[in-house]
Amino acid sequence: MFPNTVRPRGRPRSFDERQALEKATLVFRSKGYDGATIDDLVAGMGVGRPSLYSVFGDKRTLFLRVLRAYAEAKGARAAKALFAPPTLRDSVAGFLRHAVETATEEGSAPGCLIECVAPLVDDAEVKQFLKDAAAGAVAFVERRFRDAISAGEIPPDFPVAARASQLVDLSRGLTMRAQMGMPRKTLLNDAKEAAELVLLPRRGKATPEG
Amino acid sequence: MFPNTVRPRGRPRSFDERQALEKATLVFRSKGYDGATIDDLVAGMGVGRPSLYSVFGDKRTLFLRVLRAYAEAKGARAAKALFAPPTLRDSVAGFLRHAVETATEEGSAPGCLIECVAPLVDDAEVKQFLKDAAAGAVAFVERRFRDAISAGEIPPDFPVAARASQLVDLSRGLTMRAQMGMPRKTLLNDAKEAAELVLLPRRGKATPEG
DNA sequence: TAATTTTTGAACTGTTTGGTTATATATCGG
DNA sequence: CCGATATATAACCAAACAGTTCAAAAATTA
Repeated sequence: MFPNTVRPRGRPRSFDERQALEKATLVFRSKGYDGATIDDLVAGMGVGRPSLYSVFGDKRTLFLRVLRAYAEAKGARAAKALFAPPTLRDSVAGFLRHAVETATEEGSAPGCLIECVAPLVDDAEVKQFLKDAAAGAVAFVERRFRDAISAGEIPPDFPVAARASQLVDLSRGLTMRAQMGMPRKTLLNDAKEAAELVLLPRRGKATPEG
Repeated sequence: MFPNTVRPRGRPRSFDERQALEKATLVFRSKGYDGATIDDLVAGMGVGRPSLYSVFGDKRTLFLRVLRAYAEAKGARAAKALFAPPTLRDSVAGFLRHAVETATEEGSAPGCLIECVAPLVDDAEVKQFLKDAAAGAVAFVERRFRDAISAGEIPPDFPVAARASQLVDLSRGLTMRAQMGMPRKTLLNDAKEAAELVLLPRRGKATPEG
């Protein structure tokens, strides 16, 4: 039952750490950082109060763990959406579709932990994390654009840096509109149109390919 | 000294209501809604605690007043930026420049009350207000686009609705990046490039004008 | 079964919060 | 100058909060 692990000595935990973190994510996402009380977290995570402190540290530490896990998972999905499809068009559309889907997934409050709740947390470490995450997202998109240039999908003078940050900005906009309650269907449609926009050729260039 | 107004009977106020509201805006903007305590507001507004309650109501009511005043002022400036310039290019560039400037103005925390702090307030009235404000912004931009179509600046099949919400999304993205500490100079440059993007002709169309 | 180790549940604590209530003070009408 | 009216100062209050303590409980090893 515990193949690789020696069973620890004392009373076993009544909760799964990973699951508890996911539940904490839901709580923070729906109530915000300040809005989520320890009681909310205790209730939502199915973990006793002292266990919460002994296992996850204080509220701030817990939030950072939740944020990191969330960002890692979301980043991995975004990278997959970006690099798995063969065509750039599908990559960009998939990137935006993924943003809409995570921002409107059922069973969770609309919006995004990274884009809608974390920015309001008054904490230097959180702010730095968000900066890095944003820079990472833009870098990923830039790389995908450069791959597409190498593959001849878009012309070599495609404005990689500008379009990359614009794509990320558009994705942020979709996420914020999701948080405002805009229906997923509308946003998915807007995501498609946004994908078309960022792939448009520059002024004065002939349209490169279909 | 009081031209149109009968001087009230009792002890005169030691503060100006309008000024106090503006100072409250600064407090909410820098600390967020939950983060701003009544003591913060009292200190920042230069108003005594009971005066705050008797004049502005409770914290929530005060925030709504602040939000409405802020939105009105910002909306007016945005409309001016949008409708004053003769060319559409200048309008769109001005709209985005205005967003960057208000989000990075000195003497105030970076970001925007409407886009960065209000969305986190867990209040139905606030949420509805934000929805309406966002819809209003998109409607303004759409109208400007239609004016430009009438003026022959852009072709009649310009995707007005899509480009309008994309422009607003891009402006939101710029604002959020401002809040993350991105320097004004970078954002102003990105604003220009974003303006170019949303004015790009659709696929398969010849570029309409210089 | 007895000793040990760890988690759990409940009650507790000091602080901070939003909001109120005296009480003193400043201005106006007469 | 005196009463009426409105504002300001400061102390106050109950509720909610983050974080802790402690004994009971559940598992281990021997």
